[in-house]
Amino acid sequence: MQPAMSRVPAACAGDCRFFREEGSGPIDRNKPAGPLLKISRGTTIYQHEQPAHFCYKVVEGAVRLSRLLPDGRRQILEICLPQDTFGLETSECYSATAEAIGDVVLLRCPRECIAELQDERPHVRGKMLSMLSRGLCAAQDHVAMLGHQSAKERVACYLLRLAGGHESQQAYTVRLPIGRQDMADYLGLTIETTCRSLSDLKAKRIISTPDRHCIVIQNFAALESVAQGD
Amino acid sequence: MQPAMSRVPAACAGDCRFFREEGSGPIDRNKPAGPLLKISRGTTIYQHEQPAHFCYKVVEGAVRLSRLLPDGRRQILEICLPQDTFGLETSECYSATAEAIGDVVLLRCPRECIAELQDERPHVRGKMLSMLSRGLCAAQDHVAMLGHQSAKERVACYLLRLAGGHESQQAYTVRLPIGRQDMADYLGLTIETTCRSLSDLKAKRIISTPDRHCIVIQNFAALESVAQGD
DNA sequence: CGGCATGTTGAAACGTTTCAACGAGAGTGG
DNA sequence: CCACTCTCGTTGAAACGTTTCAACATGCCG
Repeated sequence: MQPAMSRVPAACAGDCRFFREEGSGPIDRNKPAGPLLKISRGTTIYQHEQPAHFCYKVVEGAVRLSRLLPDGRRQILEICLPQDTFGLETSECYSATAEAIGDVVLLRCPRECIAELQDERPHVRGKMLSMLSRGLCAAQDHVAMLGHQSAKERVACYLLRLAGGHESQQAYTVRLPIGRQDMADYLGLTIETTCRSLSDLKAKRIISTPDRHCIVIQNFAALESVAQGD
Repeated sequence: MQPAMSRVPAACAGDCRFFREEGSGPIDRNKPAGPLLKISRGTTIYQHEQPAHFCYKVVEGAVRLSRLLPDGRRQILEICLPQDTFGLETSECYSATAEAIGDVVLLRCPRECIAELQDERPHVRGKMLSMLSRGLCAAQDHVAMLGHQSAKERVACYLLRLAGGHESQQAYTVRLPIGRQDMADYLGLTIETTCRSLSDLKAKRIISTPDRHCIVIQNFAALESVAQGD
Protein backbone atom coordinates (compact mmCIF):
# COMPACT_ATOMS: atom_id res chain seq x y z
CA MET A 1 0.00 0.00 0.00
CA GLN A 2 3.01 2.28 0.42
CA PRO A 3 5.16 2.39 -2.76
CA ALA A 4 7.74 4.47 -0.98
CA MET A 5 9.83 6.84 -3.10
CA SER A 6 8.71 10.42 -2.91
CA ARG A 7 5.20 9.70 -1.83
CA VAL A 8 4.57 13.24 -0.69
CA PRO A 9 3.30 15.26 -3.68
CA ALA A 10 5.35 18.26 -4.64
CA ALA A 11 2.60 20.61 -3.61
CA CYS A 12 2.96 19.28 -0.10
CA ALA A 13 6.61 19.85 0.38
CA GLY A 14 6.18 23.34 1.66
CA ASP A 15 3.32 22.37 3.82
CA CYS A 16 5.58 20.57 6.20
CA ARG A 17 5.72 23.95 7.81
CA PHE A 18 2.35 23.00 9.00
CA PHE A 19 4.00 20.86 11.59
CA ARG A 20 7.06 22.86 12.48
CA GLU A 21 7.74 23.45 16.10
CA GLU A 22 5.69 26.17 17.57
CA GLY A 23 7.04 28.59 20.09
CA SER A 24 10.14 28.75 17.88
CA GLY A 25 9.07 32.16 16.71
CA PRO A 26 6.60 33.20 14.06
CA ILE A 27 6.73 31.71 10.59
CA ASP A 28 9.48 33.35 8.62
CA ARG A 29 7.75 35.13 5.81
CA ASN A 30 11.00 36.07 4.15
CA LYS A 31 11.62 32.45 3.29
CA PRO A 32 8.26 31.25 2.10
CA ALA A 33 8.44 27.52 1.56
CA GLY A 34 4.92 27.00 0.31
CA PRO A 35 1.87 28.77 -1.07
CA LEU A 36 0.39 31.36 1.25
CA LEU A 37 -3.32 31.85 0.86
CA LYS A 38 -4.60 35.41 1.19
CA ILE A 39 -8.21 35.75 2.04
CA SER A 40 -10.19 38.90 2.50
CA ARG A 41 -12.41 39.98 5.35
CA GLY A 42 -15.61 38.06 5.82
CA THR A 43 -14.87 35.32 3.31
CA THR A 44 -16.06 31.83 4.12
CA ILE A 45 -13.11 29.45 4.03
CA TYR A 46 -15.22 26.33 4.34
CA GLN A 47 -18.63 25.36 5.54
CA HIS A 48 -19.96 23.11 8.25
CA GLU A 49 -20.80 19.63 7.00
CA GLN A 50 -19.18 20.03 3.63
CA PRO A 51 -16.49 17.57 2.53
CA ALA A 52 -13.19 18.30 4.25
CA HIS A 53 -10.35 18.48 1.73
CA PHE A 54 -7.89 20.80 3.42
CA CYS A 55 -6.34 21.67 6.75
CA TYR A 56 -5.25 25.20 7.52
CA LYS A 57 -2.88 27.13 9.69
CA VAL A 58 -3.24 30.83 10.43
CA VAL A 59 -0.23 32.93 9.51
CA GLU A 60 -1.75 36.38 9.92
CA GLY A 61 -5.14 37.62 11.02
CA ALA A 62 -7.91 35.73 12.75
CA VAL A 63 -10.41 33.06 11.72
CA ARG A 64 -13.62 32.13 13.46
CA LEU A 65 -14.99 28.61 13.61
CA SER A 66 -18.71 28.63 14.17
CA ARG A 67 -21.92 26.74 13.86
CA LEU A 68 -25.21 28.18 12.77
CA LEU A 69 -28.20 26.87 14.69
CA PRO A 70 -31.38 26.11 12.77
CA ASP A 71 -33.07 29.27 14.05
CA GLY A 72 -30.27 31.60 13.03
CA ARG A 73 -28.42 31.83 16.33
CA ARG A 74 -24.70 31.41 15.93
CA GLN A 75 -22.17 29.87 18.26
CA ILE A 76 -18.52 30.63 17.73
CA LEU A 77 -16.50 27.58 18.74
CA GLU A 78 -13.05 28.98 18.42
CA ILE A 79 -11.15 32.06 17.41
CA CYS A 80 -7.99 30.97 15.62
CA LEU A 81 -5.00 33.29 15.85
CA PRO A 82 -1.61 33.10 14.14
CA GLN A 83 0.00 29.66 14.65
CA ASP A 84 -3.33 28.00 15.30
CA THR A 85 -4.45 25.18 13.05
CA PHE A 86 -7.98 24.34 12.06
CA GLY A 87 -9.88 21.92 9.85
CA LEU A 88 -7.86 18.96 11.12
CA GLU A 89 -10.90 16.75 11.59
CA THR A 90 -10.55 13.18 10.46
CA SER A 91 -14.21 12.81 9.60
CA GLU A 92 -15.40 13.22 6.05
CA CYS A 93 -16.88 16.64 6.63
CA TYR A 94 -15.93 19.80 8.46
CA SER A 95 -17.35 20.05 11.94
CA ALA A 96 -17.85 23.81 11.74
CA THR A 97 -17.84 26.77 9.38
CA ALA A 98 -14.61 28.78 9.06
CA GLU A 99 -14.67 32.47 8.17
CA ALA A 100 -12.01 35.14 7.89
CA ILE A 101 -12.58 37.82 10.50
CA GLY A 102 -10.33 40.43 8.97
CA ASP A 103 -7.96 39.99 6.06
CA VAL A 104 -6.18 36.73 6.67
CA VAL A 105 -3.10 34.87 5.48
CA LEU A 106 -3.25 31.08 5.69
CA LEU A 107 -1.18 28.02 5.05
CA ARG A 108 -3.24 25.31 3.42
CA CYS A 109 -2.49 21.61 3.28
CA PRO A 110 -4.46 18.89 1.49
CA ARG A 111 -5.60 16.17 3.84
CA GLU A 112 -4.05 13.35 1.88
CA CYS A 113 -0.70 15.06 2.28
CA ILE A 114 -1.13 15.11 6.01
CA ALA A 115 -1.89 11.42 5.97
CA GLU A 116 1.24 10.68 3.96
CA LEU A 117 3.42 12.95 5.98
CA GLN A 118 2.27 11.04 9.01
CA ASP A 119 3.34 7.77 7.48
CA GLU A 120 6.75 9.04 6.51
CA ARG A 121 7.71 11.34 9.35
CA PRO A 122 7.09 9.99 12.80
CA HIS A 123 7.32 13.35 14.53
CA VAL A 124 4.38 14.56 12.46
CA ARG A 125 2.19 12.00 14.16
CA GLY A 126 2.87 13.33 17.59
CA LYS A 127 2.39 16.85 16.36
CA MET A 128 -0.94 16.00 14.85
CA LEU A 129 -2.13 14.27 17.99
CA SER A 130 -1.06 17.13 20.18
CA MET A 131 -2.82 19.64 17.92
CA LEU A 132 -6.04 17.69 18.18
CA SER A 133 -5.53 17.13 21.86
CA ARG A 134 -5.01 20.80 22.47
CA GLY A 135 -8.14 21.59 20.48
CA LEU A 136 -10.09 19.14 22.60
CA CYS A 137 -8.81 20.68 25.79
CA ALA A 138 -9.70 24.17 24.56
CA ALA A 139 -13.19 22.99 23.72
CA GLN A 140 -13.51 21.54 27.23
CA ASP A 141 -12.44 24.85 28.74
CA HIS A 142 -15.11 26.45 26.62
CA VAL A 143 -17.76 23.99 27.83
CA ALA A 144 -16.83 24.64 31.45
CA MET A 145 -17.11 28.36 30.86
CA LEU A 146 -20.47 28.26 29.08
CA GLY A 147 -21.95 25.75 31.46
CA HIS A 148 -21.50 27.46 34.76
CA GLN A 149 -20.13 30.97 34.52
CA SER A 150 -21.95 34.28 34.62
CA ALA A 151 -21.60 36.94 31.95
CA LYS A 152 -19.02 38.93 33.90
CA GLU A 153 -16.97 35.84 34.63
CA ARG A 154 -16.98 34.87 30.97
CA VAL A 155 -15.83 38.27 29.79
CA ALA A 156 -13.11 38.41 32.44
CA CYS A 157 -11.94 34.90 31.52
CA TYR A 158 -11.74 35.78 27.88
CA LEU A 159 -9.68 38.88 28.53
CA LEU A 160 -7.30 36.90 30.72
CA ARG A 161 -6.97 34.29 28.02
CA LEU A 162 -6.14 36.95 25.46
CA ALA A 163 -3.51 38.31 27.81
CA GLY A 164 -2.08 34.81 27.61
CA GLY A 165 -0.60 34.34 31.02
CA HIS A 166 1.12 37.71 31.17
CA GLU A 167 -0.03 38.00 34.77
CA SER A 168 2.15 40.99 35.38
CA GLN A 169 1.61 43.64 37.99
CA GLN A 170 1.69 46.36 35.36
CA ALA A 171 -0.97 47.41 32.95
CA TYR A 172 -1.10 45.18 29.91
CA THR A 173 -2.66 46.11 26.59
CA VAL A 174 -4.66 43.49 24.73
CA ARG A 175 -5.57 43.90 21.09
CA LEU A 176 -8.99 42.40 20.47
CA PRO A 177 -8.91 40.26 17.35
CA ILE A 178 -12.69 40.40 17.12
CA GLY A 179 -15.59 42.79 17.44
CA ARG A 180 -18.24 42.79 20.13
CA GLN A 181 -20.68 40.64 18.21
CA ASP A 182 -18.15 37.88 17.67
CA MET A 183 -17.10 38.12 21.27
CA ALA A 184 -20.72 37.74 22.33
CA ASP A 185 -21.25 34.74 20.06
CA TYR A 186 -18.11 33.14 21.43
CA LEU A 187 -19.12 33.71 25.03
CA GLY A 188 -22.70 32.60 24.50
CA LEU A 189 -24.10 36.03 25.38
CA THR A 190 -25.85 38.84 23.57
CA ILE A 191 -23.84 41.78 22.37
CA GLU A 192 -25.58 44.03 24.91
CA THR A 193 -24.67 41.87 27.88
CA THR A 194 -21.09 41.62 26.68
CA CYS A 195 -20.94 45.36 26.43
CA ARG A 196 -22.42 45.90 29.84
CA SER A 197 -19.93 43.51 31.39
CA LEU A 198 -17.09 45.44 29.81
CA SER A 199 -18.58 48.72 31.01
CA ASP A 200 -18.78 47.25 34.48
CA LEU A 201 -15.11 46.32 34.48
CA LYS A 202 -14.33 49.79 33.20
CA ALA A 203 -16.38 51.42 35.97
CA LYS A 204 -14.44 49.38 38.53
CA ARG A 205 -11.18 50.57 36.95
CA ILE A 206 -10.11 47.00 36.28
CA ILE A 207 -9.77 47.72 32.58
CA SER A 208 -9.78 50.75 30.32
CA THR A 209 -10.64 50.95 26.64
CA PRO A 210 -8.61 53.55 24.77
CA ASP A 211 -10.30 52.44 21.55
CA ARG A 212 -12.67 49.79 20.23
CA HIS A 213 -10.02 47.23 19.47
CA CYS A 214 -7.86 47.68 22.53
CA ILE A 215 -8.36 46.82 26.14
CA VAL A 216 -5.86 47.72 28.82
CA ILE A 217 -5.88 45.46 31.84
CA GLN A 218 -5.16 47.74 34.76
CA ASN A 219 -5.58 45.26 37.58
CA PHE A 220 -4.85 41.62 36.91
CA ALA A 221 -5.63 40.45 40.42
CA ALA A 222 -9.07 42.03 40.35
CA LEU A 223 -9.77 40.65 36.88
CA GLU A 224 -8.84 37.19 38.05
CA SER A 225 -11.11 37.39 41.03
CA VAL A 226 -13.98 38.49 38.79
CA ALA A 227 -13.19 35.58 36.47
CA GLN A 228 -13.58 33.16 39.36
CA GLY A 229 -16.83 34.55 40.65
CA ASP A 230 -15.58 37.08 43.20
CA MET B 1 11.40 4.37 35.43
CA GLN B 2 10.60 2.05 32.49
CA PRO B 3 12.77 -1.12 32.45
CA ALA B 4 12.24 -1.70 28.75
CA MET B 5 12.17 -5.48 28.05
CA SER B 6 10.17 -6.37 24.99
CA ARG B 7 9.00 -3.26 23.21
CA VAL B 8 5.36 -3.76 23.91
CA PRO B 9 5.04 -4.82 27.55
CA ALA B 10 3.15 -8.02 28.13
CA ALA B 11 0.47 -6.14 29.99
CA CYS B 12 -0.27 -4.31 26.78
CA ALA B 13 -0.87 -7.24 24.54
CA GLY B 14 -4.47 -7.51 25.51
CA ASP B 15 -4.97 -3.84 25.36
CA CYS B 16 -4.88 -3.87 21.62
CA ARG B 17 -8.53 -4.40 22.10
CA PHE B 18 -8.47 -0.78 22.87
CA PHE B 19 -8.28 -0.09 19.19
CA ARG B 20 -10.38 -2.82 17.75
CA GLU B 21 -13.01 -1.89 15.30
CA GLU B 22 -16.12 -0.54 16.85
CA GLY B 23 -19.52 -1.29 15.51
CA SER B 24 -18.33 -4.89 15.20
CA GLY B 25 -20.36 -5.82 18.22
CA PRO B 26 -19.64 -5.44 21.91
CA ILE B 27 -16.39 -6.63 23.39
CA ASP B 28 -16.51 -10.37 23.81
CA ARG B 29 -16.38 -10.92 27.53
CA ASN B 30 -16.15 -14.65 27.13
CA LYS B 31 -12.71 -14.34 25.63
CA PRO B 32 -11.05 -11.74 27.79
CA ALA B 33 -7.65 -10.94 26.31
CA GLY B 34 -6.51 -8.45 28.90
CA PRO B 35 -7.11 -7.24 32.40
CA LEU B 36 -10.56 -5.90 33.02
CA LEU B 37 -10.69 -3.28 35.71
CA LYS B 38 -13.73 -3.35 37.98
CA ILE B 39 -14.48 -0.15 39.74
CA SER B 40 -17.27 0.55 42.14
CA ARG B 41 -19.81 3.30 42.15
CA GLY B 42 -18.53 6.79 42.85
CA THR B 43 -14.84 5.94 42.70
CA THR B 44 -12.52 8.51 41.20
CA ILE B 45 -10.58 6.94 38.35
CA TYR B 46 -8.23 9.87 37.92
CA GLN B 47 -8.16 13.54 38.73
CA HIS B 48 -7.95 16.69 36.71
CA GLU B 49 -4.40 17.98 36.35
CA GLN B 50 -2.74 14.92 37.72
CA PRO B 51 -0.12 13.10 35.62
CA ALA B 52 -1.76 11.04 32.90
CA HIS B 53 -0.44 7.48 32.92
CA PHE B 54 -3.33 5.50 31.49
CA CYS B 55 -6.02 5.57 28.84
CA TYR B 56 -9.32 3.82 29.39
CA LYS B 57 -12.17 2.28 27.53
CA VAL B 58 -15.57 1.65 29.03
CA VAL B 59 -16.72 -1.96 28.83
CA GLU B 60 -19.71 -1.74 31.15
CA GLY B 61 -21.37 1.04 33.07
CA ALA B 62 -20.85 4.78 32.70
CA VAL B 63 -18.10 7.23 33.55
CA ARG B 64 -18.37 10.98 33.92
CA LEU B 65 -15.61 13.37 32.94
CA SER B 66 -15.93 16.63 34.83
CA ARG B 67 -14.19 19.72 36.04
CA LEU B 68 -14.67 21.32 39.40
CA LEU B 69 -14.74 25.11 39.30
CA PRO B 70 -12.96 27.01 42.05
CA ASP B 71 -16.24 27.88 43.76
CA GLY B 72 -17.51 24.32 43.91
CA ARG B 73 -19.67 24.34 40.83
CA ARG B 74 -19.15 21.32 38.64
CA GLN B 75 -19.34 20.95 34.88
CA ILE B 76 -19.65 17.51 33.40
CA LEU B 77 -17.83 17.45 30.08
CA GLU B 78 -18.80 14.03 28.89
CA ILE B 79 -20.67 10.92 29.87
CA CYS B 80 -18.77 7.91 28.61
CA LEU B 81 -20.78 4.81 27.80
CA PRO B 82 -19.64 1.33 26.78
CA GLN B 83 -17.19 1.48 23.82
CA ASP B 84 -16.22 5.06 24.60
CA THR B 85 -12.59 5.87 25.36
CA PHE B 86 -11.31 8.54 27.70
CA GLY B 87 -8.05 9.82 29.09
CA LEU B 88 -6.44 9.86 25.65
CA GLU B 89 -4.93 13.30 26.08
CA THR B 90 -1.37 13.74 24.88
CA SER B 91 -0.55 16.39 27.45
CA GLU B 92 1.25 15.46 30.64
CA CYS B 93 -1.84 15.73 32.79
CA TYR B 94 -5.46 14.73 32.56
CA SER B 95 -7.73 17.48 31.30
CA ALA B 96 -10.62 16.46 33.56
CA THR B 97 -11.60 14.25 36.47
CA ALA B 98 -13.04 10.81 35.71
CA GLU B 99 -15.45 9.13 38.09
CA ALA B 100 -17.45 5.93 37.97
CA ILE B 101 -21.17 6.70 37.93
CA GLY B 102 -22.36 3.24 38.83
CA ASP B 103 -20.28 0.10 39.06
CA VAL B 104 -18.04 0.11 36.03
CA VAL B 105 -15.86 -2.28 34.06
CA LEU B 106 -12.95 -0.73 32.20
CA LEU B 107 -10.13 -1.63 29.91
CA ARG B 108 -6.97 0.20 30.90
CA CYS B 109 -3.92 0.83 28.75
CA PRO B 110 -0.68 2.52 29.79
CA ARG B 111 0.12 5.52 27.67
CA GLU B 112 3.55 4.33 26.64
CA CYS B 113 1.92 1.22 25.22
CA ILE B 114 -0.34 3.35 23.10
CA ALA B 115 2.67 5.22 21.80
CA GLU B 116 4.44 2.00 20.90
CA LEU B 117 1.39 0.43 19.40
CA GLN B 118 1.14 3.48 17.21
CA ASP B 119 4.68 3.04 15.99
CA GLU B 120 4.24 -0.63 15.28
CA ARG B 121 0.72 -0.84 13.97
CA PRO B 122 -0.26 1.78 11.44
CA HIS B 123 -3.99 1.27 11.77
CA VAL B 124 -3.75 2.23 15.42
CA ARG B 125 -2.73 5.74 14.41
CA GLY B 126 -5.83 6.37 12.41
CA LYS B 127 -7.92 4.90 15.16
CA MET B 128 -6.35 7.14 17.74
CA LEU B 129 -6.81 10.23 15.59
CA SER B 130 -10.42 9.42 14.90
CA MET B 131 -11.08 8.85 18.60
CA LEU B 132 -9.67 12.26 19.44
CA SER B 133 -11.41 13.83 16.50
CA ARG B 134 -14.72 12.40 17.56
CA GLY B 135 -14.17 13.69 21.07
CA LEU B 136 -13.46 17.14 19.71
CA CYS B 137 -16.61 17.10 17.64
CA ALA B 138 -18.65 16.01 20.65
CA ALA B 139 -17.18 18.82 22.71
CA GLN B 140 -18.10 21.26 19.95
CA ASP B 141 -21.67 19.98 19.95
CA HIS B 142 -21.67 20.54 23.67
CA VAL B 143 -20.41 24.10 23.30
CA ALA B 144 -23.08 24.88 20.73
CA MET B 145 -25.71 23.52 23.08
CA LEU B 146 -24.55 25.38 26.17
CA GLY B 147 -23.95 28.60 24.34
CA HIS B 148 -27.30 29.23 22.78
CA GLN B 149 -29.96 26.78 23.82
CA SER B 150 -32.65 27.11 26.44
CA ALA B 151 -33.19 24.60 29.23
CA LYS B 152 -35.97 22.78 27.41
CA GLU B 153 -33.95 22.59 24.22
CA ARG B 154 -30.99 21.16 26.08
CA VAL B 155 -33.01 18.47 27.79
CA ALA B 156 -34.74 17.53 24.54
CA CYS B 157 -31.38 17.39 22.73
CA TYR B 158 -29.91 15.16 25.36
CA LEU B 159 -32.80 12.72 25.21
CA LEU B 160 -32.54 12.58 21.44
CA ARG B 161 -28.85 11.93 21.71
CA LEU B 162 -29.47 9.09 24.12
CA ALA B 163 -31.97 7.65 21.70
CA GLY B 164 -29.07 7.64 19.26
CA GLY B 165 -30.73 8.26 15.95
CA HIS B 166 -33.53 5.77 16.48
CA GLU B 167 -35.91 8.33 15.04
CA SER B 168 -38.67 5.82 14.76
CA GLN B 169 -42.37 6.56 14.73
CA GLN B 170 -42.95 4.27 17.65
CA ALA B 171 -42.35 4.88 21.31
CA TYR B 172 -38.73 4.29 22.24
CA THR B 173 -37.49 3.60 25.74
CA VAL B 174 -34.26 5.24 26.85
CA ARG B 175 -32.39 4.05 29.93
CA LEU B 176 -30.80 7.03 31.63
CA PRO B 177 -27.21 6.23 32.54
CA ILE B 178 -27.15 9.07 35.04
CA GLY B 179 -29.22 10.72 37.73
CA ARG B 180 -30.84 14.14 37.60
CA GLN B 181 -27.93 15.93 39.25
CA ASP B 182 -25.42 14.61 36.73
CA MET B 183 -27.79 15.42 33.93
CA ALA B 184 -28.08 18.97 35.23
CA ASP B 185 -24.32 19.36 35.53
CA TYR B 186 -23.89 18.07 32.02
CA LEU B 187 -26.50 20.41 30.59
CA GLY B 188 -25.25 23.42 32.53
CA LEU B 189 -28.51 23.74 34.46
CA THR B 190 -29.67 23.27 38.03
CA ILE B 191 -31.32 20.05 39.02
CA GLU B 192 -34.62 21.87 39.53
CA THR B 193 -34.66 23.35 36.05
CA THR B 194 -33.79 19.99 34.54
CA CYS B 195 -36.62 18.42 36.44
CA ARG B 196 -39.10 21.07 35.40
CA SER B 197 -38.13 20.68 31.77
CA LEU B 198 -38.74 16.96 31.99
CA SER B 199 -42.07 17.57 33.71
CA ASP B 200 -42.98 19.93 30.91
CA LEU B 201 -42.27 17.31 28.27
CA LYS B 202 -44.28 14.85 30.29
CA ALA B 203 -47.21 17.27 30.56
CA LYS B 204 -47.15 17.67 26.78
CA ARG B 205 -47.18 13.88 26.41
CA ILE B 206 -43.94 13.96 24.46
CA ILE B 207 -42.31 11.62 26.95
CA SER B 208 -43.37 9.47 29.86
CA THR B 209 -41.32 8.31 32.82
CA PRO B 210 -42.28 4.87 34.07
CA ASP B 211 -39.45 5.07 36.58
CA ARG B 212 -36.51 7.27 37.57
CA HIS B 213 -34.04 5.68 35.21
CA CYS B 214 -36.26 5.27 32.20
CA ILE B 215 -37.74 7.71 29.78
CA VAL B 216 -40.07 6.69 27.00
CA ILE B 217 -40.07 8.97 24.00
CA GLN B 218 -43.65 8.99 22.80
CA ASN B 219 -43.37 11.57 20.06
CA PHE B 220 -40.04 11.95 18.29
CA ALA B 221 -41.19 14.68 15.97
CA ALA B 222 -42.41 16.85 18.82
CA LEU B 223 -39.22 16.22 20.80
CA GLU B 224 -37.15 17.27 17.83
CA SER B 225 -39.09 20.45 17.37
CA VAL B 226 -38.60 21.28 21.06
CA ALA B 227 -34.89 20.56 20.65
CA GLN B 228 -34.69 23.11 17.88
CA GLY B 229 -36.56 25.84 19.67
CA ASP B 230 -40.09 25.18 18.42
C1' DC C 1 -40.10 1.55 60.82
C1' DG C 2 -36.76 5.40 60.62
C1' DG C 3 -33.12 7.52 58.04
C1' DC C 4 -31.07 9.10 53.92
C1' DA C 5 -30.35 10.02 49.12
C1' DT C 6 -32.87 11.36 45.18
C1' DG C 7 -36.50 13.52 42.72
C1' DT C 8 -40.37 16.99 42.33
C1' DT C 9 -42.94 21.30 42.85
C1' DG C 10 -43.84 26.34 44.30
C1' DA C 11 -42.81 31.33 44.79
C1' DA C 12 -39.63 35.05 44.99
C1' DA C 13 -35.11 36.86 43.58
C1' DC C 14 -31.91 37.42 40.26
C1' DG C 15 -29.48 37.94 35.84
C1' DT C 16 -29.80 37.93 30.97
C1' DT C 17 -32.33 39.03 26.96
C1' DT C 18 -35.15 41.87 24.29
C1' DC C 19 -36.47 46.02 22.19
C1' DA C 20 -35.56 50.61 21.53
C1' DA C 21 -32.95 54.64 21.31
C1' DC C 22 -28.75 56.95 20.93
C1' DG C 23 -23.46 57.74 20.13
C1' DA C 24 -19.04 57.32 17.84
C1' DG C 25 -16.15 56.54 13.94
C1' DA C 26 -14.98 55.55 8.92
C1' DG C 27 -15.89 56.25 4.23
C1' DT C 28 -18.22 58.78 0.43
C1' DG C 29 -19.57 62.51 -2.33
C1' DG C 30 -21.13 67.15 -2.74
C1' DC D 1 -15.08 70.97 5.04
C1' DC D 2 -19.49 69.39 6.01
C1' DA D 3 -23.47 66.53 5.73
C1' DC D 4 -24.78 61.83 4.75
C1' DT D 5 -24.85 57.09 5.54
C1' DC D 6 -23.52 52.74 7.41
C1' DT D 7 -21.59 49.87 10.71
C1' DC D 8 -20.41 49.18 15.27
C1' DG D 9 -20.71 50.03 20.09
C1' DT D 10 -23.22 51.71 24.28
C1' DT D 11 -27.01 52.52 27.52
C1' DG D 12 -31.92 52.16 29.54
C1' DA D 13 -36.26 49.80 30.99
C1' DA D 14 -39.34 46.02 30.78
C1' DA D 15 -39.95 41.09 29.85
C1' DC D 16 -38.44 36.69 30.33
C1' DG D 17 -36.24 32.44 31.97
C1' DT D 18 -33.31 30.34 35.28
C1' DT D 19 -31.77 30.05 39.90
C1' DT D 20 -32.45 30.03 44.65
C1' DC D 21 -34.51 28.57 48.79
C1' DA D 22 -37.91 25.94 50.86
C1' DA D 23 -40.99 22.27 51.37
C1' DC D 24 -42.51 17.86 50.31
C1' DA D 25 -42.62 13.09 47.81
C1' DT D 26 -40.53 8.79 46.65
C1' DG D 27 -37.57 4.83 46.82
C1' DC D 28 -34.12 2.10 48.98
C1' DC D 29 -31.62 -0.11 52.75
C1' DG D 30 -30.31 -1.06 57.44
